[in-house]
Amino acid sequence: METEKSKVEEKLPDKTKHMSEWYDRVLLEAGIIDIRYGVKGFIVYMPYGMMIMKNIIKLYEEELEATGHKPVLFPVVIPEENLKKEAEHITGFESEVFWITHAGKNKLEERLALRPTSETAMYPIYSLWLTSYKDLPFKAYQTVAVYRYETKATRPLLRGREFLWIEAHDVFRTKEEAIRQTLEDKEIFYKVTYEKLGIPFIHVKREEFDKFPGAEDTYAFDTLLPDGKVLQIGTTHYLGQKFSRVFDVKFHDIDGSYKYGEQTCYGIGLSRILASILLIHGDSYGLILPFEIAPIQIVIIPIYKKDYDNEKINRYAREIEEILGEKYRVKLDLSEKTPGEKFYEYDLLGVPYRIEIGKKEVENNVVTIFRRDIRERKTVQLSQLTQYIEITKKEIVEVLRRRAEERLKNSYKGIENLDDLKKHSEEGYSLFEADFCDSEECADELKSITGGFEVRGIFLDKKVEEGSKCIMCGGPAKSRVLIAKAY
RNA sequence: GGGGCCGUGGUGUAGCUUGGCUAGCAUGCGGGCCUUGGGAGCCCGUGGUCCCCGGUUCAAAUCCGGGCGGCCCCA
Repeated sequence: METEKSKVEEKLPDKTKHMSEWYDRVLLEAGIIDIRYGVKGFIVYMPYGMMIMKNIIKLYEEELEATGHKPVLFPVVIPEENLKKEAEHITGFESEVFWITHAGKNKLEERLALRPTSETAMYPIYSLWLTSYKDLPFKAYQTVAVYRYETKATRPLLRGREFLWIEAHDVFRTKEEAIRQTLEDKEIFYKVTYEKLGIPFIHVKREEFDKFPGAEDTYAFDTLLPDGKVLQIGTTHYLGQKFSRVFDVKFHDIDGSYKYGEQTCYGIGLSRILASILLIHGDSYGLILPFEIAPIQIVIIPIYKKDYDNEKINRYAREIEEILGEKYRVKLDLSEKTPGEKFYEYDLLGVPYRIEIGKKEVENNVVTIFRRDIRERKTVQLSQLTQYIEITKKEIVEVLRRRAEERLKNSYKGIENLDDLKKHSEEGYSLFEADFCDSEECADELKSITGGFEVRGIFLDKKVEEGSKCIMCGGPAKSRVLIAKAY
């Protein structure tokens, strides 16, 4: 029948097979972002998407503040002179900087850059603020948009020319403290990204040739998307004194001598984290949001009957709304749409719990409650409803995390040579571990031979065995590395 | 970096090859009736710079050139 067919077509495609179509439709239909602004690489956050984003931001900001970071806000413009001070840094970014060259009808005497990242905006001021070892450690963060003129193909949230992130910039008295900070950054990332958002990630040290421009060391957090490509969702960098020497971030130490600060910086890719949550947790009904970040945590849907006093249903539904509204973000949907249509709508939005209230529920003083993550209905006594939610809300993110982690583990394979890589990637594996010599030439060759597989970085907790050879050149291997296609 | 596909009411599309009709259909949106336990139905109404600029032509959504934007594939 025609109606049967159109129903099937309406449902979302399998995200593992048609990730782009799934993604594009969900972004628009669930009201996450609008890609129709008309400027390449720039997107509009819609209300529902921004509400999710704000909840995500809050989780990271709370964790940063709990670890001694203070909020700051630096200007979006950076004077050309400052941006160019650190040589490696500007070399790394100059091809993708947006410049402000005019104001009104006048040409500016000095061009202003839109920050591609804020080291060169912040550190000249840090230089003024920090004068004594007593000012250290100094830890600050800001949640802002940054601007990079990407030359690769842009994708909504995944690669934009304007994107949201949190950047933390810390200064320490000693190298040891700075190194310790990069580990704390990883801890923060783990607590929020993995534990609260259910997104598993792989922690690697980027190769020398792949470091953040101006950093001594770069550590990255990559996650796996349903199409088998990895996405960098965060990085933390040990900067050493490279920037502090250039921007004169120095302080009087205990012994009276001047010393340059030991610095770290940390980037949390908010746009990409949002994309990861949608893509990794979603299914063919739409989004599945962890309870903690869902703009609507519980939706209540009344189901009327023709020969029934439907006002009883409304009263009961409002009572439940009031009880739950004290603790949770609740929506009672009294619109004229049919229950079935509402079910599909809130499934698409990823609302964690749906409560259905009809004659049955009113007369038995129970509720029917549906969990979006496992798609199961349960009948719960009204008196036990809050308790039921309190207990099960934690399970939701656990279910999502377990599923995601399972997929990540099942995608992972150790390889000895390029034939293994070819064979296993055809079998559906997408993350590979191999011995590597750490040279850029070998990494470039790998990418060009294999059609896009990149050396993503070094596993810090794994050592090469004695006599191991590089997967590419056959020379002595120095590291165990992660190999994957990437966004 | 290289190649391909696409752009038509809010959304999805037909029309384009072979130029000419009031730009069709579905969905959405507003109103009404009826209904409500997984996308109900009927009636009325609403909604279009056919992405932009230029060219060809008596005539352009349609053909040509350029631009902007989106998507896909390959390196």
